[in-house]
Amino acid sequence: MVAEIIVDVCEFDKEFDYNIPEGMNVKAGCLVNIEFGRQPALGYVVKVKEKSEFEKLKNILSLVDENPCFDSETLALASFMKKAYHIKRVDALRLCVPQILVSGKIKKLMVVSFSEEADKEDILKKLHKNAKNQRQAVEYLADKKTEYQSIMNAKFGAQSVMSLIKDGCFKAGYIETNRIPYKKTGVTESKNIVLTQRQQEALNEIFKGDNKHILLHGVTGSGKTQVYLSAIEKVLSQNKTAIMLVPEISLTPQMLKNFRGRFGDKVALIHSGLSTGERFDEWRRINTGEAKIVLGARSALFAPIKNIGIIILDEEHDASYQSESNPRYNAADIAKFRADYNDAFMILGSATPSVETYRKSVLGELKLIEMPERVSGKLMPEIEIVDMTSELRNGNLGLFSNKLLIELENCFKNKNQAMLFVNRRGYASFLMCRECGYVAKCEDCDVSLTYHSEDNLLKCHYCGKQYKMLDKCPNCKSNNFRQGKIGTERVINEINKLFPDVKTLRMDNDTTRTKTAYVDILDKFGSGQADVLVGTQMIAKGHDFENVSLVGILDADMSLYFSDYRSPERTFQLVTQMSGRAGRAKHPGKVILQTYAPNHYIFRYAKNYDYKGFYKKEINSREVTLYPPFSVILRILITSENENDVVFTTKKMYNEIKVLVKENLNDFIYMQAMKAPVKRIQSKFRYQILMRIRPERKDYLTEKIFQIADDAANKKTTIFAEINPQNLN
DNA sequence: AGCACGCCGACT
DNA sequence: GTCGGCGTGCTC
Repeated sequence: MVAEIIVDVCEFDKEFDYNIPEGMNVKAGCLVNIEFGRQPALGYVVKVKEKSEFEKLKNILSLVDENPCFDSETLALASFMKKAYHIKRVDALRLCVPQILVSGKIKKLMVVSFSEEADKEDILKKLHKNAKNQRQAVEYLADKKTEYQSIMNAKFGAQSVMSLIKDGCFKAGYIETNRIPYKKTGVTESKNIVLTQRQQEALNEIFKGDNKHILLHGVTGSGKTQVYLSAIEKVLSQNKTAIMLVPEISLTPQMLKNFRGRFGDKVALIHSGLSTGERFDEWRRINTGEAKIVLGARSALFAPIKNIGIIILDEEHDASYQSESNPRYNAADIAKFRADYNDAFMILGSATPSVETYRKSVLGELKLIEMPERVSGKLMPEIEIVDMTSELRNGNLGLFSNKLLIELENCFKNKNQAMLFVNRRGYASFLMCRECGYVAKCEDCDVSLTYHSEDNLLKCHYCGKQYKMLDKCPNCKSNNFRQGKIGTERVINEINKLFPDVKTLRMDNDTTRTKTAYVDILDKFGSGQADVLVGTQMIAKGHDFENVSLVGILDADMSLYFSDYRSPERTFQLVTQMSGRAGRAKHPGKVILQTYAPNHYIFRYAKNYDYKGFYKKEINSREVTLYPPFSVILRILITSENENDVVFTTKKMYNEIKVLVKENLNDFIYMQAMKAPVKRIQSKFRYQILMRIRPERKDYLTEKIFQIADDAANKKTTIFAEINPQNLN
């Protein structure tokens, strides 16, 4: 028998035929070890067939796992992603298969079968006198008793090990481990929750079935989670399965409590914060059909779950649904593909849907279901806009406006808690010499360094490189430094100075490095061990703390002036999400929003919680300026260590695309080649070609442009293509 | 990606 | 005459 195999060597995206050795149980969907050219490689078995049109086939060396790891849906998805994102099918397949199997650190153990047919001496006698490797393998294993198959293969050659297994001398088995991630996370008992009328109506609307693609627009606190849980319950009762996505790992523990409470161990958790082992265990529970619900971040979409009845993306607008590193994909696209493949429901849920998504509901592509009120009947917290320019004029140079200081004092006096949002981690965003204007920059990346006071270091947030803090300017020897924009650390310092008795907690990329850090910080804050939580983006997302009565947004403009068409939208989402954290239960909440642009329209809409007003304004301006959804942004990023190579490739592609533009003048709104905003990351120069094209011509033109990218590809430069990228660094 | 094959300049 | 540069092409 012959196996058709996709080889996991990056440059290839075609099938190769390999011979299946006698007795090896290779099925479609299996992972196998093969030799490709001269190098050992991993293969994905696409198909098993009788004969090959090729003459001399190589043998498959060994089977990574008897059980298939993927199926025809996975292959269809890989083909879809290849076309949509200009990636290879292996790039997609890799996402669908546990890393532990791919990397060869397989949890598969070899066990000598002394108990059965033969003992060590018998086996040695039976072996051919030339079988040196096999002899050594037997000696080795007799001593070790068990060993990873991958290590055995490396030491004695996969051939030798295979034939020993085939002869029944060794047997392959698994170590069964069942790590259940976040065991210590409690469960929220929610068996007999009664839905409010609104929630019940929303649920009924979902299952009407007139349109299986749904946008659930519910304000923060409207109880979307209960609707999700009930929808999933219904789907399970029809013997189908569910995928539930949340934007970030920080959110999963909370959601996990709800899910474990309702569905027990039918829930599997998948996200990048799990160890490879935990991830593999969860993956296997899904693959065997033991788990019926997958809960996780965007990578959970690639879980091997079968017979899907519903896929839910909570906080649909969140930027983390777009993958920023290779392969670059968009979770909503994948969700839609899998939902359609399984004839399942797809629900996008948000309090602040992205403009593009909301427009789809206006056009009828998505069915809009609204939940405009909070479950408790409570009003949304009052947002007060504080003009920081007038604070400045009145001589207040501090981080906090007088209004915020008063509210903080009140809050602490009443034994309530506060959350303070800052848009930047570290202490200050850059370090600048007051005398000569020198700014400390990273050696490998074209970005300024961030000062971190806790370890007195300058760090690069792009590559992680650390530098000693400067004692004097390397340029003019002055020691008069100015620090740029405030960061989380600085806010904590200020709070400690102003309120010495107040206990603070910080949550940002630096304090959440470890797997449990998220949960620990949130638990601490939730149980009242701190009075203030200072953090970046990540504290804005869906955490419910009953005791929080004050939310401070310290620099609301930060995101407003990025040169990105999405900046106003991001700011609106952020303010709305952050405000939703105040007054979730006991206390009427209050939000203080500090800004240098108090009259900006975004803050007016945010203050009134006027999503529709915001949407109308925003969609109009996008239509006038021809930004998405009225155009598609295409970005080709070209990188290399050598600047000349990048420039050469960029120019070459630019000229070819220019021809395409001439042929399709009306379809291009914009096309320009330039240095990327961050010109160098990790010693690689970065250039880009930016395009905006008519949406109705997207398929035709992207194919053409991908073709140009393929033709321009060479060994010296790397080319990435992105459609509607989330950020343009 | 590796690795061979193959076609031109510098060299004992 | 040979050694070795790396451009091109192949891997079932």
